[in-house]
Amino acid sequence: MKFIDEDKIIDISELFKIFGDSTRVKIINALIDNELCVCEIANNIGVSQSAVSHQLRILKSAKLVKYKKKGNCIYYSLADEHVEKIFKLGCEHINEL
Amino acid sequence: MKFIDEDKIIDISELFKIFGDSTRVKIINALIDNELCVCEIANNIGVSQSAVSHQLRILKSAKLVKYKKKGNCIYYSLADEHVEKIFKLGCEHINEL
DNA sequence: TAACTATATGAATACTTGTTCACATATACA
DNA sequence: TGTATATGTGAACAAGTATTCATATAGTTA
Repeated sequence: MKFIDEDKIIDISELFKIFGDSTRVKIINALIDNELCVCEIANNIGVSQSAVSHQLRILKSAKLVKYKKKGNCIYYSLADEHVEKIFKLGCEHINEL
Repeated sequence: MKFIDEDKIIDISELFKIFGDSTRVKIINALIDNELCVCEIANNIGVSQSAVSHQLRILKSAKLVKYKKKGNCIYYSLADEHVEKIFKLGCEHINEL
């Protein structure tokens, strides 16, 4: 093993697995520089509220998004710089193909 | 849609999906700064030759690895800087959690 | 040419995972 | 308190996927 420890391999692949779904990519894309509630996300990306909620749970448990309550709604945003960086690097790669 | 075009969403998720498997992560990790043949990869990461070959096909078709023949063997290496960058950024994120 | 080594691949199986549907929970406000 | 709106979640189903096994292909060397 060269760059990372054997025991981190699973974690790394789990992380990328989360970026590896089009609904989650849509959510992440929608949340760049934005704070949106579940309804808004669902409307913006054209996916059912339930599906969005399921995926947000996954993004939350991986600490890729954070959230706060405001009145009746729960507003989500990207957790940190890393999420955006990884996402944008992926975009760059695609754009250069 | 904010950062990328709707029609790129699928491509982005497909890209990350490829990083989202532990066998492929092991292969990528083994290939950082290395050029290895299929046998060597299989031995290094402890996965069957067949499984490695199947996964290399996926990595190849996504243009994440390149290869060249030398005598009896086929030597694989990472396709470009991007692959390493994306991988290392993922590692960083994991290490900081 | 025959035997050997390296690599690829098709089929089958087991496993994982995303969506939908129905419903639960919870919060706000009249 | 009752109603409306927002969000979460369990079960079921469908679809995708990684590994294994057996075998094919191809190149090397005796």
